[in-house]
Amino acid sequence: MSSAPILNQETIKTRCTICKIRSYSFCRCLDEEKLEKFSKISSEKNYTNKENIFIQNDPAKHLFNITEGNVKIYQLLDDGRIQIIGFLYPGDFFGSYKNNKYNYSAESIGDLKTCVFDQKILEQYLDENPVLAKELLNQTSFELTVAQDRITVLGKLSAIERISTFLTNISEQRKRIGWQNNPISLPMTRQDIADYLGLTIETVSREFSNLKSSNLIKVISSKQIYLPNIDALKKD
Amino acid sequence: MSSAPILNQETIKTRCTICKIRSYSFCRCLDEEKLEKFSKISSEKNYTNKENIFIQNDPAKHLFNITEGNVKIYQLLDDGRIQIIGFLYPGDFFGSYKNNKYNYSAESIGDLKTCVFDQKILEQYLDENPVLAKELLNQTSFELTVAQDRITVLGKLSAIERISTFLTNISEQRKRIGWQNNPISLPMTRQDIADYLGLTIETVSREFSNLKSSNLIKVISSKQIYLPNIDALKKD
DNA sequence: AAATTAAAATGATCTATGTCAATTTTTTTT
DNA sequence: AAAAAAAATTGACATAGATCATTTTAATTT
Repeated sequence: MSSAPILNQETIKTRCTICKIRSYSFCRCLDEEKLEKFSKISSEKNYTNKENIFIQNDPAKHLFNITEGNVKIYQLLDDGRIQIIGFLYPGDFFGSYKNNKYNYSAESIGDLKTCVFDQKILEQYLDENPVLAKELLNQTSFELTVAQDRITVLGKLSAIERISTFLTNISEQRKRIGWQNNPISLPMTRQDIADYLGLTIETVSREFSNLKSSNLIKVISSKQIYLPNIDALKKD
Repeated sequence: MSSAPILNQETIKTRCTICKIRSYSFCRCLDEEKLEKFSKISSEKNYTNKENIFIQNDPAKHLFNITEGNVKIYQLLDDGRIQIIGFLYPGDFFGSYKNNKYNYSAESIGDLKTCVFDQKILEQYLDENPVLAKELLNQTSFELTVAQDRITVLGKLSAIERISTFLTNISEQRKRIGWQNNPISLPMTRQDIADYLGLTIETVSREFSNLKSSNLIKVISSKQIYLPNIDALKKD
């Protein structure tokens, strides 16, 4: 009770200053001073597995940043068909909208910690902090290129090519945020992978088996995959 | 020679002040005064049909804004397969990059007029004009939602659904930039439509014929399509 | 306006991936 | 650790859309 740590008065410890993923996130552009105010316009919100964070077409009041765990964002069609737009990782920013409505639904995969912003308040903060606006622009531009690459994957690649690309992309994504890039872990189910790649679960399962028999992957457990030859995997 | 128009000294006519598509473009957020400097950091560049504006993986030195005409942006795979990422219209901004390399190739469709920015100079200008940074962020976020919608089209929709969506989207796009939304004109070829929708030209052609016989489209000429029942078209 | 070339449409057939059904493996609960 | 439930795999078969070939229509060039 009485053993509270003595804080250095010059560097006040806010949620942001102790945030582990800050160097991979858009807030990395803020200095200590700005970060103090910034930490006041955000709050922490946590979720357990498979919770809805928001639903497509809900009024888009908040924006989110992942500090721990994974999120899947997806669109549902009228007849129940689902397309997973992306699997998100720590440092990823989400909540994009069109006409003030979320453009997709978001759901936690496993335990999740997020940093939440009120959309209007963040917008005001951007006016006063053009560095952050520019950083967000850079990150959004990058996300746009990722989405464009996915258009090519879904428009032109075969089932086996889609899965190979998926696995090597995850490996590179992990590298980017400083995790070991091999073996990779797949936090999502085979059904999720199918819905992400525009395939059926059966096709995904079959192609995993094919990659296994041609020794391009080694299935440690269904969610832990070792890639013995990443370059060869990239080629098909 | 001697009949040059007398300019009002208070409102100097720059390329930007007389630009017809400014109200649909990201530069609409600038006032007269800022616009004067802004017009100095851009220049005009025109193209005729099928010219390369840039090639994927070229060093991304410039950014472009369409003032007149259309552009197709596309990715090429090693084996020659092509995926068209988008058809762009007046007011659209393009030149997105990853690691300082263009993420796609860009080619003119018909006669084209663009406004060109040096990437570094524009970046500097953004530092001094946060409103423009915010406007660009908004536009890029919007483009991201468009790309996400396309992921769902390519991942989940059947051929006939893709084509119906394509036609109704063009109709809405035209409405947005103040053109008549029916009939629509298709500046691109059937092959381009196929490469945009992840289909073959034969399938596109067949489904156009199907839509024609079910009276959901009326082909005035192969590039002029009348949509007698847009709501019904949206449904399938 | 005839000739040439390019684009679009249509037909016949093939195939990659989907669908439906059953089995095996893994995870969770009792 | 046994039972139950969920996830993943495998097999048999169906089909949407691809491929290849030909014909028709439209756009350019001479």
